[in-house]
Amino acid sequence: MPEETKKTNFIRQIIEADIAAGKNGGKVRTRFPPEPNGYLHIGHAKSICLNFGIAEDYPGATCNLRFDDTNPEKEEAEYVEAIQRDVHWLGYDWGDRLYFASDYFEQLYQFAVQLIEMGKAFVCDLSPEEMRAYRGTLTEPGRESPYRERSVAENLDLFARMRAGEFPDGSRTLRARIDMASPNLNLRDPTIYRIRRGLRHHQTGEAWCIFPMYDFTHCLSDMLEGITHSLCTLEFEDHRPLYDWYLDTLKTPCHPRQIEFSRLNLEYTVVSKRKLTQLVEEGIVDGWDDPRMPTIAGLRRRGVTPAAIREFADRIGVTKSDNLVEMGQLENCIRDDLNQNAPRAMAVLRPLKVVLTDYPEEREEWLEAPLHPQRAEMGTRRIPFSRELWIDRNDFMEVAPNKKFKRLVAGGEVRLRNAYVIRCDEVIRDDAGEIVELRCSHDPATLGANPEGRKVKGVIHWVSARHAIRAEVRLYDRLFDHPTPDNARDGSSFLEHINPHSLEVIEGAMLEGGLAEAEPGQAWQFEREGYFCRDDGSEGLVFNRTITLRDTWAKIEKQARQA
RNA sequence: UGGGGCGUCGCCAAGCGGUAAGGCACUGGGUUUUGAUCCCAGCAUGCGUAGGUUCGAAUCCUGCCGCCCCAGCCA
Repeated sequence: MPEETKKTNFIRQIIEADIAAGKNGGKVRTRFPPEPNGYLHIGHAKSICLNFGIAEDYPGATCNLRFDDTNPEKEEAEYVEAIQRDVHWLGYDWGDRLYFASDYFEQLYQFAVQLIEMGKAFVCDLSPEEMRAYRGTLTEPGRESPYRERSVAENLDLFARMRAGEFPDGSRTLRARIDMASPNLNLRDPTIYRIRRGLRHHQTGEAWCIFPMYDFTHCLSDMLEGITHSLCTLEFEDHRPLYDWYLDTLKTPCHPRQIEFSRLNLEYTVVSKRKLTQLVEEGIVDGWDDPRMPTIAGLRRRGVTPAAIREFADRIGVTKSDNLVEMGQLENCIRDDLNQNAPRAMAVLRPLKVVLTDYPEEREEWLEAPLHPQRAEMGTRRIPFSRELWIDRNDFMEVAPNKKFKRLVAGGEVRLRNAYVIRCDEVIRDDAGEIVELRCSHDPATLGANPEGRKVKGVIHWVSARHAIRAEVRLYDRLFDHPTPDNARDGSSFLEHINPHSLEVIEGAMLEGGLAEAEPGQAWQFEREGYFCRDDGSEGLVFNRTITLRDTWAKIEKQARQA
């Protein structure tokens, strides 16, 4: 990475200061700790790039992948698989450091026993409702549980019997004995273990019927893995005193530092797991990998590249401020990457026939065109030219709407990209008055040369009708029509802000022949249209539009309409 | 009204007491067989606000205002 573009943020500064001070023996160890209860999304990508990015950039630093799987009610093995696939796809590798919090269940149990022995934890028989009542409120202190003074021996016995499955769900918990009057609610004797019997955990099966809570599990898992910097989002700031309390009380050999940063908010999207699940379950989208989803799997299927996502993460930075990032920011990263790397091809989305009356019926020419206008090393492709062609309906208007219009008009000339200049001599209509064909003539002197004595401003794309291949093309737009669908000022539900035009399917697009062999996931630029990639998983030839090209003309038109 | 955070250009974000980086967006201009790309130029006398400290403040101090998070046996 060139020095002038070196990533920096307040977390990296802390890490650099720690390295300079010789803390943690100079080691840097981070972790990415998803709960396997859904698919990873763009917000996770920010955290992945932060944690794994740090591991990449500091000598000897590592980043673990750890599944925070302490709640079997919500978790599934399917998600464990998907998450690993997505992190790998983003280009990161955890080597042999794949962990599960559930790997530590026995050790965590022993830590809990230790807490009991120290008089720092007790078995509580309060029901969930009672516990809530005892907790107090934001402004009033809580009351101590009547079970708080149980003897160590009784607590030990009861806790062992909780583990043995003697008590029903919800009947008892193990709680830390801290301070019911703390202004920080997290310290009002928080729950350490709850009972959940008869569940099958995706990793531990039926070995356990008590499960440790996040706060207890996370700090100790970090400690056991020798994590130095435990990065999480802002809502856990209030949990840090508890994170520290467990480690301090248990006098652990090391004490990771928790640092919080703000989560990503992206315009025109939702990222909460509950809402994404709802979109999938209610059939509003096709699945977790629907190209309109903000999931990693959706972005991948859409044709977004790992490089674009990583660049996006770099550009948005890492801070503690609440933020709402414009969609344009992501889109720009996608365009930048694809513009540089996607080979070009021509594809006509809304075909209109052009017949070159002065071009012999049987003749065909194979023209050479660069695969990339700025990168000659990518080579060239050969494209057939013949009497009958397809052009896009949007590239023809019988009469120019204004002086800026530079596409084809009746009686006018236009350049066919990579080929000749043609003139429209006649417009053919069907009985309904619909334009069905253009009769044109071509100027043979304009292949690879400018026309003599006149300027032809417009360039349009085309394909040879005889050689074209037919494909389905799916045009995607944002899923929501409101910048903050989950938080609209009028109290409406995010479901009321679904964009009804988020998907347009074009059945009969006409493509350059070479696209028949397109590999799923390989990005192409369809010149003057946008970036596309073949859909993974569809029968036949189906292309997804990743993103349009920047469209200055559309902007001019819009401004003209508003004026 | 308790506790924890955050407020620098439309959006993101540098800045860490020496006189407001950068990206995106936007506006003008140039190149171009993609209205793409690329190139050039412009875009915060101002850092939520009011005071204070200082030769000097976005940076330090105090008050005020605004926004976010917390009362799961979720993470």
